[in-house]
Amino acid sequence: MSTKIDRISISISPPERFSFKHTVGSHGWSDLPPFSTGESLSELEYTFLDKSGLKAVPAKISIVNGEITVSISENIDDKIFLEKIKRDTAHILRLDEDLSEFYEIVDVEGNLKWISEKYAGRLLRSPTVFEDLIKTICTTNCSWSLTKSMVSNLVRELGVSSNDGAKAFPTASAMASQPESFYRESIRAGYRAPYLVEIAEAVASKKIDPESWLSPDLSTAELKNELKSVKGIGNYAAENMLKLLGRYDGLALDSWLRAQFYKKHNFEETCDDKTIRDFYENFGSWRGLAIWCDMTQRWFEEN
DNA sequence: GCGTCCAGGTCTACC
DNA sequence: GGTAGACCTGGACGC
Repeated sequence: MSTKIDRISISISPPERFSFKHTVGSHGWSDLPPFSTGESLSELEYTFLDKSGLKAVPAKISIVNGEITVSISENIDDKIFLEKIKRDTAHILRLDEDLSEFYEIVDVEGNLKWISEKYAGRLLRSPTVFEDLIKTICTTNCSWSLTKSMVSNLVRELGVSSNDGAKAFPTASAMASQPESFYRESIRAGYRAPYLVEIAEAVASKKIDPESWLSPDLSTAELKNELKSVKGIGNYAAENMLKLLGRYDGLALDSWLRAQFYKKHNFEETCDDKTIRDFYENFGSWRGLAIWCDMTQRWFEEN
């Protein structure tokens, strides 16, 4: 067994109200490569890619003496890459997101006061919108284990390797270079295969620019329409993407979320979606974040 | 071992 | 605009 020595350490000051554990464990993304985490949620691993898409470097992100610390076990001379790792980490953990209005609202909604007390509500995301888009496609109409399998296959087959063999998330160009049959046979993506090819080709050829969706210029309705114009992105996937883009108007209801709501608020009886929407109406444009935190509260109680 | 169901849905054709 | 049916995979479950 070898012990790795951290050669580079990057420090980032967290915002005033920030919980590393609640951000890392906010949803399943931390379980999808190139993310990984330990049981305690005190450490997050990610393999970063430089701007050229040719160099990959694995890093461990944790809290050390109150500072967010990115530890890298190899020497990197490229200051631009180090700056990118710092920016990507801030993006992943949503350090720039202001949740104060959301916290004010949950403070007066008794049952959800824990959210502001625990500093929860920051949803972990990937460094790029492209990566989140591909992963979201892989969550549709399948079990979580199949989502993990598809994303793991993608990273293993098409990701750039670091010096010690860790793999980064594949670039749009790498994905666009593969035929539909590859996604069916090697990735086991089934009917999603043509969607993955179409998105990768559109991004690689700059026909669409997912990173531009982070801009606040588009209204949420316009953004949702643009998302739904992407093949494979329906209502659930569009609303899930909107959450990852920091817009929480939609509930992103899927079978799992509905089942959790029935269990927690409807005596395990099914109900229509309108009943669920009405339940979170008071949270206004934060309703999507409110339902997600409400339905995942027990994840943190069990930890 | 085999068949069926279903899971963190979407698309298309048809009415 | 609303709805039925097809679409992939793989784990769980009943037999």
